[in-house]
Amino acid sequence: MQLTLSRKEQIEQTATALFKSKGFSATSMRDLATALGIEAASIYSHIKSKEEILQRVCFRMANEFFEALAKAESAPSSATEKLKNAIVAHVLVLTSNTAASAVFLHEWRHLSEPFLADYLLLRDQYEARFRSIIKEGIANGEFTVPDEKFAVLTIFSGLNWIHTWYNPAGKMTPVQIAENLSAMLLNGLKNNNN
Amino acid sequence: MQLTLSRKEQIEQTATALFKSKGFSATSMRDLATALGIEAASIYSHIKSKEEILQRVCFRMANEFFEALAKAESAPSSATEKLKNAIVAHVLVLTSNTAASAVFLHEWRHLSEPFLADYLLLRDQYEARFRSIIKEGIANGEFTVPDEKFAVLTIFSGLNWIHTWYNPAGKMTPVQIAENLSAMLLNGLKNNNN
DNA sequence: TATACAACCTAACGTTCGTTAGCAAATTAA
DNA sequence: TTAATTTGCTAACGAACGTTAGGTTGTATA
Repeated sequence: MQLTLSRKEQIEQTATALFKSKGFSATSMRDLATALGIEAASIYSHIKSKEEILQRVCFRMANEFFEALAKAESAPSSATEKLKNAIVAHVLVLTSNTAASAVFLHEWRHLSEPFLADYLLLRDQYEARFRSIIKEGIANGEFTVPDEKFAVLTIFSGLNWIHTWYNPAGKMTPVQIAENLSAMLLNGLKNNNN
Repeated sequence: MQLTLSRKEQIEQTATALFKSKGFSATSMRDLATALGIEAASIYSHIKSKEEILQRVCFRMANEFFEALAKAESAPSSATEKLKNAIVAHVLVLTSNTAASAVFLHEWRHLSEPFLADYLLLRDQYEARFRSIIKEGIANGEFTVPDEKFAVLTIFSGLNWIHTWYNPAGKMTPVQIAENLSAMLLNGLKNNNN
């Protein structure tokens, strides 16, 4: 556990919080400087450009999601369990840093090429891993879904909204959230006991 | 059915498309003017400010959602049917204009006061209507959910992602999407027939 | 003690931004 | 035919933007 952040990391963290709350475009370098208590020009002793911050946040988060998914997939089990593990892994990354997650999920479109293309490729690869779990579940009868693309979209939409309301100081722990979400996505709202 | 749009409506429509694809802040009045084939200054013969466009889109969509929900709620039925009707109504509004929906859902934070406060109040009122349907379903045993706030959040996240992938020229009709979504949210992925 | 480096400063650059003023042409209504 | 309205133009405003240049200070290293 690193106790002290380098100045560059401090800048990135502060910028991420601003990007989440105001958006990338609406956050000026002068806003960021004010939040850091320095002048806007001083930031350029540490970073090359405003977009560099966005790039670093987006690709660092992409890495975290892939690593978490790899661990979740490693234990061979049923599609149901695989999906549940993948959902839990995804939620844990999301809740571990809601600001960076929000930027990763919503501000990526401000990346310039070739970063934008790289980002979209990674995202598609990530979603494909979920699709194949669902396909497996459909094939062996665990799941009943009209369309696996549709199912994946619904799962991700449920997951990727968490950062807007998750509060680390709230009642639910990340694991509880993940368990509830996967239960709801797998079983639905309906009471199936009667 | 109105066949010709007033110039003001054309501007609003073109702006909405740009706001969806680039975001409000990243869309300049000169971008909008270029898309319309006129000069930026000419736009001000029709509107007062850039934000006025955003305000009109946001509150017009809010109205549409409320009206659709009112109709869906009018027929007294079970909580399950009420919820399904409300979901269908919501999806139909979303798919009827994905650009305006995207702006409504994602660009509202660029509203200035007092419009921002008004918007947030409306949104909370709308969500409260869904919460009360869920509460009713929990109370009479139709639903089994750990937390109704959590359930509503998950429902909305599933619904409000549609605009990112829905294609009017695609295979699924809005009604089919709505039916599939409500089925998935109510019953989950799991095959409950065995 | 001398050197290097990290961190920040002031001043300013060229650009883009939303918007206004004032005017002209075309279309519609009286 | 005249008047009003709609729709657009050019030119320009002040402000904000991302960024660069060049210099100063304090701290850690040799």
